Amino acid sequence: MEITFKAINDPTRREILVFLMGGAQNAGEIAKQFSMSKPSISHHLDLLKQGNLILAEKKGQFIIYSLNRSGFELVHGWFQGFAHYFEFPKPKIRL
Amino acid sequence: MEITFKAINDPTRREILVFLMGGAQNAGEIAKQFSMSKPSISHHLDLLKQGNLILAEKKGQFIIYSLNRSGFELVHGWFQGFAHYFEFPKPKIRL
DNA sequence: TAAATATTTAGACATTCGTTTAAATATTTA
DNA sequence: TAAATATTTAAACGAATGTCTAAATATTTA
Repeated sequence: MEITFKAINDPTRREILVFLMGGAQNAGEIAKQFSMSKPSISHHLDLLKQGNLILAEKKGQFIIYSLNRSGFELVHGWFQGFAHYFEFPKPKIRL
Repeated sequence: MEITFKAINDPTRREILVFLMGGAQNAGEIAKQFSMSKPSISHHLDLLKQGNLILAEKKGQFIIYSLNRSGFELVHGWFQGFAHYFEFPKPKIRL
């Protein structure tokens, strides 16, 4: 819980998550998106992984990162209480 | 955006938000819930206010804090993209 | 096997964060 | 008006965070 919220707290890490919505990518491709050193991005990826927000799969010399449902479910669950409190609009039909 | 996520990042501040789901409370009552000095809680309340997650209304010598829809809507909006990506379950009927 | 490529780990450093105590401000009550 | 109550502001300080460069590890290619 704590580590997941911490992972989401940083703007660079949130951008990485949004970027990964476009599909899984290796660390190098992710790093290219940012004007920041590769070790820094590597560190951010590590924190996102710790927060169960991404998955890492080694493919040869590359490491492919993808979004991990489990971390998002955790945050979603915490948030649901407030969504209900405020009665956020819900779709009329199940999609 | 940034300040709102930062506000949610701290565990004490998240507890304050959950506590306020039970209804608006003054600073003293909120502080009683925690084994922490009043100035610390005051600081946390300030950050939550900055993140538009709570509202402060002065009533005599008290200050009444309550949840603020706007900050939650912001986070909800950011989160929606991922909820859709993962197709989180939705209610079958509009409540 | 040696060189090149992909990524992480380690160490250092400045900045930000959460906490505390002490003092300040505002309001109510005696 | 003086004292009591509610809350914040200020200053200080250790701990955590994000970034960098340099070095290490793992894999592929020549």
